[in-house]
Amino acid sequence: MRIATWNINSVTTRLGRVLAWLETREPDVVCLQEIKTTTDAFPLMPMAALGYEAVVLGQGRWNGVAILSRVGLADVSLNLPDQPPYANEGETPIVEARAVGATVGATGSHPGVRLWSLYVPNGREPQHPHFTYKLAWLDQLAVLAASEWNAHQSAPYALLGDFNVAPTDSDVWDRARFEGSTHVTPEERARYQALIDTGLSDLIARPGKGDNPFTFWDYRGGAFHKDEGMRIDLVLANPAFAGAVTDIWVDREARKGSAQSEGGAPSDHAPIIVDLDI
DNA sequence: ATGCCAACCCGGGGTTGA
Repeated sequence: MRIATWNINSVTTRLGRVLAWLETREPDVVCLQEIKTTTDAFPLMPMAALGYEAVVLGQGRWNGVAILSRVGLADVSLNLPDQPPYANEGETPIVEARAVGATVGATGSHPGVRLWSLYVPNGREPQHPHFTYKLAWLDQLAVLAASEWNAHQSAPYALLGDFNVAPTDSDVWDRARFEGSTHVTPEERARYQALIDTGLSDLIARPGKGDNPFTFWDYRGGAFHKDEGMRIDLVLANPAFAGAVTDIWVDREARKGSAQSEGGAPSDHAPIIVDLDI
């Protein structure tokens, strides 16, 4: 079974690239983040033409997550249990579209694989209310992780997506540049560690360019070509999942090109592709 | 400190991203 996770930064803008990528890489399951459209506007039809069904949780301009599967999709969960809401100043707090769960690949002889597609809040700046929200969101994710751990003792289970946390200093291209920034603070890394402490392993992809398994490169300043990236998209897996992995790699090809190139701009994130002996 | 780029809204400029 081939499972991928990819922050696509708008499914509408990226549709051509995503469809071509599905045909090339032939993943069985894809966790998508930042679809940036409503649930109703998600392009189900062209995905279905390639054999995929989908669970979609959209939210208009921002956020939005989905899981595509061509090996079945069951036991769908929308949002984290008790997911904290957020509001900018003067707005009504809402539970944002940042988490969907599902069981894929279940058959008569196999319980299937339990997956979550996650888009952790950015945090903006360490002093910003959005950062407090990010930490609360990660705390609630740890609650989910603990309950999922218990519910899937022997079956493969993993949390995948854009965690917006660089677990270690080697997960950013230049630690000095991140002084005072989000993604590298002790508070965020403590929440990452809490997820690991539920029993999950951080499945690090094979190194790419520059020996770095980065998954994100800013659009600006030629960051991708200089490999000035970050490892913030993660696959956190239980032993049954981790033990079945035969390969895991970052598909840097999907990050290539520009707004001027054929097919239009890439996402600023590259997919992680995981192959499993399941 | 800011721009660097790309996406969203909507129709020029603000907001978000990480």
